[in-house]
Amino acid sequence: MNKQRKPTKATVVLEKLQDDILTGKLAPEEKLPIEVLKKKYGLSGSPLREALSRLVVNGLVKEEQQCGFCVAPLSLDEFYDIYDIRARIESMALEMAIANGDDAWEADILASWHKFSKYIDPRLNKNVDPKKWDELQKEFLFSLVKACGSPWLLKIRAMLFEQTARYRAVCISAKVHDEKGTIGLLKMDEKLVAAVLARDAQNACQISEEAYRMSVAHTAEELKKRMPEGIKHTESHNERREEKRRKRS
Amino acid sequence: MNKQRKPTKATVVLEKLQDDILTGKLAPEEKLPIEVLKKKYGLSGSPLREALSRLVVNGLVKEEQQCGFCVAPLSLDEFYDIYDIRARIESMALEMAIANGDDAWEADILASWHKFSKYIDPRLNKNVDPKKWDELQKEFLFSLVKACGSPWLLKIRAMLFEQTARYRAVCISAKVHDEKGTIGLLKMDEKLVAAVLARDAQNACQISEEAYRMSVAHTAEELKKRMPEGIKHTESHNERREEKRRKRS
DNA sequence: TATTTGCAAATTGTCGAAAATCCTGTTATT
DNA sequence: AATAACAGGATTTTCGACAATTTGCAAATA
Repeated sequence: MNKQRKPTKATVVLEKLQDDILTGKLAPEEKLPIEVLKKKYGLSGSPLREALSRLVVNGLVKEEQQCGFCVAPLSLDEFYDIYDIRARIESMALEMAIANGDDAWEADILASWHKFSKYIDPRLNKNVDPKKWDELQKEFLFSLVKACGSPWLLKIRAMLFEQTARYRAVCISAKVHDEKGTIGLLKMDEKLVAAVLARDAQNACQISEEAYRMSVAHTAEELKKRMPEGIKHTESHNERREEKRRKRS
Repeated sequence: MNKQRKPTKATVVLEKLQDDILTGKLAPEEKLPIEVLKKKYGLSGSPLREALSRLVVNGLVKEEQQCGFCVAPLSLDEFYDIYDIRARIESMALEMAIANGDDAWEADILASWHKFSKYIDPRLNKNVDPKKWDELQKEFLFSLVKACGSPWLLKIRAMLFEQTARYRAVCISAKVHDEKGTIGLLKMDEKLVAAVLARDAQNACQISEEAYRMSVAHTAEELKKRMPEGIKHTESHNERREEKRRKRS
C-alpha cells in the first residue's frame, strides 16, 4: 500500500519552473527575481528558493551568492560537450541493457518504437505536434536502456537528457518539417532496434553514436543560426551596463 | 577583478551537512528533523531546507513529501552500482585525458602522485591520518582525468566520487593499517601513472579498473561485517552482477 | 483479538515581514 | 580628473510565527 502523499508547493513549482526553462519560456541568462516569481507562480519565497536551489544542483539554474538566481546560459561549447558525453553514456547503458535485458524489456522496446515511429512518419501522419514527438522519442530511447540494471547510470542519463532538451527545444520545430531527414532518422532507428533485439551490442552502439553525430550536426546548424539572438540578449544586457558606466564617467 | 561575495548561511550549512554525512557523523537513515538541526547549526529553517533540498538532488539526503528529510540509506546494492559506474566513468575520462592532456597535465600528475605516494607509504610514514590519505588520493585521481576536456564528465565524476566517499568512510581506518595492501596499492598506482604518461590508454584503463575491482572487494568485505542484517539480503544478486562485469573485461 | 476511528501532539511546509547585502549615483578628497 | 567614501534604494536572504499534514495512542467496533 503506497501512501499517496500530497506534493509540496516547492515540488510543484519546481516542475513548473523546469518546464518553463526547458521549453524556453524562461530564456537562458534571464534573471529570476524572487519578487517577480512570487507573483507569477502565486506563492511565497521559501518554496521558490527551495525549487531554485534544486535546479542549481542539476544545472538548469545558476546562482550567484547574494545576487539571486538566473536561468543557466546556453553555449555552443556546452552543447558539444553534453552531446558528446550523452552519446558515450548512452552507449554504455545500451551495452549493459543488451547484456541484462529480458523478454519484457524487448517487448517494451517494440511497443514504444511502434508508437514513436508511427507518429512521426510523415507518410502516415501529417500533423505532428513537436511536444508529443519529443515525448515519444524520449520514451523510446528510454526503453532501450531501461534494463541496463544500474539506477545511477539511469539517473545520470536522465540528467543529461534533460539538459539536452533545452538545446533541442531551440530548433525542434525545424525538425518536424524536414520530411527527408525524418525518414532518414526512422531508418536509422529501425536498424538500431534490430541490432538491439539481435543483442549485437557493438553494432547497436555504433548506430546509436552515428545517430547522435547526425543529430549534433543538424542541431548545431540551427543553433548557430538562432543563437546569436539568444546570446545577443545577454550581450546587450552586459553592454548596456558597460555603456551606462561609460556614459557616466 | 574577482568580486568576493559573502557566502550565504545556506551554502555554509550545506557544506557542514555534507561533511557530517560523508564522515558518518550523521548516520545513514538517520532522521533529520529541522527543529533539531536548527539548534545544532544555530540558524533558522529556511536556509536549512535550502541546503537539504540541494543534498536531495545529488543523492546524499532522501526526502519524503510532507515527512521531512533523512540521510540517504546505504545498501550493498547501491554500493556495487556506484562503484561499477564510477569505474566505467573513470575509464572514459582517463581515455579522453590521455588523448587531450598537455605537458602541464603530466607535470600535475607527477606532483600529486609524489605527494600521495610518499604520504601513504608505510615504509616512509608511520602516522598516516585517514582524512589526509583520502584527500591526497582524491587529488591524485583527479589529476589523472583533469585534462579530459569535458566539464560535464568531470561534474558527473565528482558526484560519483562524493557518493563513494560515504562507503569508503565506513572502513577507511581499516585500510590504513593494512600495510601489505597499501604497498600493493602503491605498486598498482605506480603502474597506472606509467601507463598514463606513456599515453597507453588501453593499459591505463585496464589497470584502473583492476584497482577498482580490488577496492570493491576489500570495501565490500568491511561493509558486510559492519552493516545491519536487513541490508544484506540482495548480496547474491549483486555478486552475480560483479561476476558479469569481471568476465567482460 | 484484530481492525478501524478519532482526537491530540508533534513535525513539516508556508507565509509575510525584518535584517543583511549589494548596486547606483552623488559627494568629498587628493 | 581620478579615486575613495557614503548614503538611498532595490534585492536577496533570513527569521519567527502560523497553517497544514502526519503520527501515535487510546477508545470503540466487529
